[in-house]
Amino acid sequence: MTPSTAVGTGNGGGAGAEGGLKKGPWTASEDAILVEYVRKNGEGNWNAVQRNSGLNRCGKSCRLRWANHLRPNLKKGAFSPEEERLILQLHAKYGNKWARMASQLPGRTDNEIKNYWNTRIKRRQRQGLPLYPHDIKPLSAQSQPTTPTSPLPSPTTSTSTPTTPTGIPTSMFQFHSLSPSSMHSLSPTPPPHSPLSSPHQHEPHTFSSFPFTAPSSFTFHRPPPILAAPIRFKHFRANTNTTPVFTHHPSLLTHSPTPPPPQQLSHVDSFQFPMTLATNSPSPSPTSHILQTHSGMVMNNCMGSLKQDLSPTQFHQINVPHTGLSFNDDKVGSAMSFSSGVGLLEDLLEEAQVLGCDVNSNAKLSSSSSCLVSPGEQRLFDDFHKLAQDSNTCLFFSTKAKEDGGECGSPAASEDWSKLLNAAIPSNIQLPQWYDTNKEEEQQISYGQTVSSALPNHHHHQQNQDDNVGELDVQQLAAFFPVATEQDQPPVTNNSSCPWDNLPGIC
DNA sequence: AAATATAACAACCGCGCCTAT
DNA sequence: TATAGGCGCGGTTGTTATATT
Repeated sequence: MTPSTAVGTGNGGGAGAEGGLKKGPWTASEDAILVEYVRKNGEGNWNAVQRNSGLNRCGKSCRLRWANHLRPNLKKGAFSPEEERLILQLHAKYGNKWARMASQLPGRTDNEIKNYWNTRIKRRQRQGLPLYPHDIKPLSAQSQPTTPTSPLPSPTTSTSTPTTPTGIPTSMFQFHSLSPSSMHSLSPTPPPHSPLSSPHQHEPHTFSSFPFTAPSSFTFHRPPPILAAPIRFKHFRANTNTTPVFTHHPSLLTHSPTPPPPQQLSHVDSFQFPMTLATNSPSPSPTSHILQTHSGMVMNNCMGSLKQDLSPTQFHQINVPHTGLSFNDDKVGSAMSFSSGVGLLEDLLEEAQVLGCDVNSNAKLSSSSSCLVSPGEQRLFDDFHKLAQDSNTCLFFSTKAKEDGGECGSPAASEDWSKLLNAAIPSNIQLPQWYDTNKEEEQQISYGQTVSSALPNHHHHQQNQDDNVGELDVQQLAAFFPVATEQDQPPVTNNSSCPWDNLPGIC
């Protein structure tokens, strides 16, 4: 439902006065109030919104409304091919860490990505297709799943190989036959620190194309991350016991006692797409398979997460005995037995490493906790406010979304997005992307200045808890996707954070 | 062409966890 | 240590678009 539709519904269904707090669809006036409040007071302290703004909404509701609908520069509309692919890559990397994924998809919210993904899951499951195209491999360390632990290193990888704190051991994605148009922004033109030069390269794997069929191909090695991983693993949960850390590391997957059918996962690293599901196992419940396979393990507790978090592909990869794929039970077992305690310890250790090896990053991180309001932002808010006063708040955003990001589906938009990636993702996030889409001067600021230098007005930023994460993630992504050349990007002179970084799905 | 079924999308809520105080 | 605030994610529901009959 779009804000505009919500407007029409007024209180709307589900709007209950539970505890006096309104629920359900937001009205335009409520939106305006909230926007105005944020404009004046900044984000955070959402519960105060109710007290101070007169909004009869709980803080959480306000936060969600802001983050998912009112926040400037939100993209609306369909995901562009680049975004879709990035989602695949990120999901392969992080699992169901929607917020993390959103942090690397400018203008997209975690909820949006989650919805997209769930839709995709349903569709592909119906079609009997693997979730991941064959050229995107959920790598091991991608301890996937979902896990509540995604940011954590899998025990397997974190302890035995140089890994990123995200548990991705010098992992890489390899893309083949990606059309320039679709991948140019992500093109691994190997920079000096390119992943291609990673000392920890795995043997290249080949994949056939998806969804593009351009003849060109390349092998994309994920580089050792610049900053390793987010320093804070805020959402590591102690109950990760419920989520086995399945790794899809080739080493775990390639020792198959029963070679898989050529057509399916003939090589774990390069399965065909569309991958035909095991003909002998008509889409059986992966869960049941796993239970059959590893009944002695913690599967019971795992399944809940697994069924949601592991893609069918992943399931197939795990589901060795039936698909012909196999993995080392010991490794898997150890991985699965990986418990929160161990994870935390390793987490800390890795964090310590990160801290120890990247002082600059820390400095940057420390500097990222300030909220900045630029003149441009102020003006943007003012503009919004004017519109809001006309009760067209929602329309405004809808329209604006189209103006800003709605064209993302077009080639031009793709290019813009690519530029955005190139310009913004690299080691320095300077401004929230929405700045550069609104006003030329913001754009100038975005690309040519750092926030701190351009926007000295630090205030109102109370929730920066995840700044680090977002920023580091972006940097990881930067390492992931070789970035723009100098001519494309004004030299960055400072490390500053974007005030909106901490919002889910902003940067 | 209309009615119905299905899929896709959008939005919201509840729960649990983490962090700061 | 207890508590409140904030956040992330899973799940659900409602709406819209598309396909089928």
